[in-house]
Amino acid sequence: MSLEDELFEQRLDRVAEIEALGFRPYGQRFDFTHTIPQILAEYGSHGAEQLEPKVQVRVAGRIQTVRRMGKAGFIHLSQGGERLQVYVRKDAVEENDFKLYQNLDLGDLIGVDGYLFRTRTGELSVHVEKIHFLAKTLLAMPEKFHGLEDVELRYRQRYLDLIANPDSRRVFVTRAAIVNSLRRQLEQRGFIEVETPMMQPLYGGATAKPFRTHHNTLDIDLYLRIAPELYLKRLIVGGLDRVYEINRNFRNEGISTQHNPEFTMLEFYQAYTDYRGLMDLTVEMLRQTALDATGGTEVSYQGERLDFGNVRRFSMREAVIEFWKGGERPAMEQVKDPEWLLKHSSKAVPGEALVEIFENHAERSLTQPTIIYDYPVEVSPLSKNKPDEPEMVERFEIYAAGMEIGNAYTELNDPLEQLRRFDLQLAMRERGDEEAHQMDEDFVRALCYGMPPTGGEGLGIDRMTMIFTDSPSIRDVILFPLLRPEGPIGVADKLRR
RNA sequence: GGGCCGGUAGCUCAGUCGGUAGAGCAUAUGCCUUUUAAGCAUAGGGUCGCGGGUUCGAGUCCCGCCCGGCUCACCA
Repeated sequence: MSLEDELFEQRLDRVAEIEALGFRPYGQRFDFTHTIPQILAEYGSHGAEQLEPKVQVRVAGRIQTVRRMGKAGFIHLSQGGERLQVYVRKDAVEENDFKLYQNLDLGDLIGVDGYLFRTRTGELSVHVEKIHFLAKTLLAMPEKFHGLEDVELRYRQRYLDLIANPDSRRVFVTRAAIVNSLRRQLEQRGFIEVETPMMQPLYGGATAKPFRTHHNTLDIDLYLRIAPELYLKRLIVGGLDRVYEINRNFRNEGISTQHNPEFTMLEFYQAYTDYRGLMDLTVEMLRQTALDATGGTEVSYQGERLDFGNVRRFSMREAVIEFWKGGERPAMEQVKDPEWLLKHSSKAVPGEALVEIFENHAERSLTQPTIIYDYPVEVSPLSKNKPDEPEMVERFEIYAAGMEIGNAYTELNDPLEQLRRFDLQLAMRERGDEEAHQMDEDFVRALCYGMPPTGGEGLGIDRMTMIFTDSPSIRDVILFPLLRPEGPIGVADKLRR
């Protein structure tokens, strides 16, 4: 018999023993007096004399380590990412409780009643008077010292990762703090949270390949949304002047350390402002989110210090000049000159050429949080033109750690111009560009009812979380990143035996 | 999709030139009433990712495939 089978059998036998002792192996409600983090916060600095008179506690946790010494032993219970030692001795508990203690395995969930004390080495511990059994583990826990290191196992069995690696838990707690911070900041400014379709008959709001699905009763093909944008702007038309949505987008494209097929975006739209207004808002929101997530505005990411208290701003053309790599730095007249742009790029259109040159020269240099503004119209089908320079649009992106973490613009609200942009996209589609926008006539109809001047923005929650948790891969900040299916697992057969 | 790296006990990892598959943790048994990566003794535990090939002999060399990581391309 393999070790794993042997262990499984042993533990199934132990379930029976636990029952024979009068305990339920998959127990009942447990009304604790404290969580482990609460005990550590409240009594962590109390000396032995301060624990008199006795402080009675009732706590639950998962068994992380056991050190048995004959008629006594120490157990570390873990809960909420922290651990508390409990001390069981034969003469302090009932006979059945001691027998139960002797049958405990690493990973079992138990509760204890007892009083707090300091051990000889000074560790705050619970002197156990009663043990409660809450749930049995049948499988072996990861190694106590190294934790679970195999990244594939960490992603596939995130529950084990969370049990074994406190740092992993911390990442997802911080992620929740980030989302919470953004929600609070938006709510304080009068935004309301909405939910728009994730299954859409037409996809739009971004340039990306979609996932397809099918509804049987209606017998229609649908797309998983690549962005909520066009629905959120319909709501602006409808007079919901400040809306936001935090949820998943789906893009049927590559997977990398910065891309997961489903990812979380915050999109928000504010009527009567423009991209300049959004820049100021964004700078403040990033500062506050950094503060809420990490406790400071300076964030350490992969050895670099990123200062979210000081977000730089460059126009795209300025950035090309500022971060020019190799050779002589160009002048502003050159960066504005269509012929110069085409000469320095593989693209056939000046606007696309500018973007390519920007990406080649500047993008990777944008380690510090930076706003890049004023984009060419060709790459921005939904943004409003600059009044004095119609080939450019009022748009900016936010970069940090060399990644794009946000995208914002003054929304195009002229239905005639929007129709023209859709027609341009259709022409690109006919030339074979799968990612070009589809025509969304209902959206154009909505604009025909009048949409107020509006600023809209999207922030990538996963990438922000990477930065604020110092995580090198997007998979480290997504609880269950997409992986290929793993094949036979074998637990069902073992349980049936 | 291309390139590079990896997959050996439940976990963390060694494995030399191709010659009987190892350690620590974990598990089992015994001893141990303030230990803390507890300790001591004994024992069990392997589809070396999968399938071919070369060879007297393959964890090791060759080919194909699967899974994962990094990276380039694409993308946010």
